[in-house]
Amino acid sequence: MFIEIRYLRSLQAISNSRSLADAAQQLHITQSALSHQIKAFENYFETPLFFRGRKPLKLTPAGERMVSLAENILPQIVQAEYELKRISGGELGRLHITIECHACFEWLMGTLGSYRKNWPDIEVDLRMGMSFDAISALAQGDIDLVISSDPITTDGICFEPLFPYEGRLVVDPEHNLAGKPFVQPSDLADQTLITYPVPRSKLDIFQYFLTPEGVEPKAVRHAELTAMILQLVASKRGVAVLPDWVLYESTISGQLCSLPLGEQGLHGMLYAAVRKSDTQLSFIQDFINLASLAVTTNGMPLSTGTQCPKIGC
Amino acid sequence: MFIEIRYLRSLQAISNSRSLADAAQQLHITQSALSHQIKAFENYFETPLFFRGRKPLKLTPAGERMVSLAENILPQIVQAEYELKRISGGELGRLHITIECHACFEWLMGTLGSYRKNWPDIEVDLRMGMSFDAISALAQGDIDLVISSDPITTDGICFEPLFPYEGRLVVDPEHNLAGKPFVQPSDLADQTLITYPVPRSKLDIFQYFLTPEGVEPKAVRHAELTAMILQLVASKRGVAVLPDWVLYESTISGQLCSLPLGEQGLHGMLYAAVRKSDTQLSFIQDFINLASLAVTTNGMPLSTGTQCPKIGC
DNA sequence: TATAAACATGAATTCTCTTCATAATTATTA
DNA sequence: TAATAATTATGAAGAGAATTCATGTTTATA
Repeated sequence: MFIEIRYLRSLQAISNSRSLADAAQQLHITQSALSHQIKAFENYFETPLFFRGRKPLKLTPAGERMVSLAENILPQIVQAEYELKRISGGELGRLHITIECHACFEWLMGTLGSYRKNWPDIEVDLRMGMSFDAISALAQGDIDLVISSDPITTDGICFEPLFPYEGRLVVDPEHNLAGKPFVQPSDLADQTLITYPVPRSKLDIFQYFLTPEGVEPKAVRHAELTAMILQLVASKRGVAVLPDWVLYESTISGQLCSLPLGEQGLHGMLYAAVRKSDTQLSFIQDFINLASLAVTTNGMPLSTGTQCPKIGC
Repeated sequence: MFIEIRYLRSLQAISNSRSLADAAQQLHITQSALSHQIKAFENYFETPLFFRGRKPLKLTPAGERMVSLAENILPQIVQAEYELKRISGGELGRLHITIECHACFEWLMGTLGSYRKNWPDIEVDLRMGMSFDAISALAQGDIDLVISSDPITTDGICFEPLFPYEGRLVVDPEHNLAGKPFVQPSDLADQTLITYPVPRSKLDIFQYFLTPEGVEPKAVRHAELTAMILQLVASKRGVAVLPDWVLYESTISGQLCSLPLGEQGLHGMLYAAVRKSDTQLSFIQDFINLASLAVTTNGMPLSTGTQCPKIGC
């Protein structure tokens, strides 16, 4: 491969000049340099590029072929350089998000809607229920942001807090637990528990509430969608544990009741995990900012992540 | 403009390698060279091209953008280089022909038919009746070959003889000149002469026969097509002067008669004019060879150009 | 934790491109 | 047509950039 960008630029300049000397001036090189350059090219391909000694400089077919190549290629390169500059400036980029927590889908759609308006040139994508480990996929560069309630200190990964949440038991208003101030692990031993179809290790209710006490529900059923879980609970097919932001609408309308898990309640924090190298990108920061304000009560943010510590940053 | 072909090749190699070292090997440079190269690129665009320290090497979006650029551009360059080599090898080229002599159209179409089979990758084009000077257009590179009976010694232009021809007077079989052994200038003073619509200086009949004797035909009419001229003569609307190769068919079938102009006849030679720089190209030589054999009588070439001198070569 | 693999870095070298000065060629003008 | 101007070509020297070499640093794997 002999052709270089330089030759393309030279041929293009020559094609709209009356002489080599003119073209050289356009290119900000000496006439000699251009002459050497063209000669090297002609020697390599063993064909002249222009007719010598003609008043208006005229390209040979070989020269014209090079010009057409230049006219194809140079604009593509200009465009690519422009995009690279925009990538480095954080105007253009990719935000592939994975959510480990199913219930996050509820607020994330709203957040993404307004985010897309702010960042029309960021390629946003969302993938749920990944089979592989989301955090290592993040580290590998397969995805760019993970919404997780389970910060695992990982090299090169930073967990930015979004907002705290409380996992609450959801029951139908006529359920015998409905009136209680809080629920104890043993209360669930004779209940059907409805969960998202994920490993128990990913479910706070098992990891922090039931398993430590050795309690096993009467039955465990799965549902993929939050709306479906709520409907199943409302129709008395079982109880569920969901984060408070999901329950706000259902409970104030009296369709469902929720109560804390244990006297203290089961509290957690939602994080956005990103690569450390991406934390300074404004389109990442803005997403985190928008996400931290996503869940509101009466128009006020439930809480902002700024009150809580970052992890691994 | 910072991007160079080299970077495109490097990025492409990196994208199908498991490590920089592998890619460097593919590229036949050292790992160090590639590392320097990538670093320079990343410094310029202020954005990384791949994630460091990950087991399977992974490109950043910026890196992927470069790979897609490379995949667009490199094949185009390979193709262009291939075509340039073919141009210099004389396999690929352009043969734009201009005919100064209208009657040449008759045999040229046949010649071009077989020529195209021999040279499928030569871009053949034919232009008749140019307003400008064909020979200087040839010198300028606007066209590549001129069929002419009028060799003008011109710098850089070579006239290769094709075949001799005789300009003969064509009359209908019942014309009063039909039986004569030859025609004299004065015989035409009371005739209507039908010619191609070109300046008299381009017509042998005026330049070499009538004008030197101060004879003017009774009338001059024009017709663009040879077939039309023959038809006009056959229907007794006038007489014409045409080269012998046009008349062969019509005269043997007895539809028309032809007779020499003057006792010696009016003889000329047809030439193919080409740029000296093109004379060695085999697709040019082959065209000239085919053209010189174009006009035959009883399957034998009327005469070949090899018996006659080249001019200006 | 040790060892291997992968990547980064600085200095020296090699190579290529450009410039400078000037020659040779071609076009224009008196 | 000679003379002048314009254009292109060329050789040598200089500048600049890419590569290599040798080695350091970091990251992964046994």
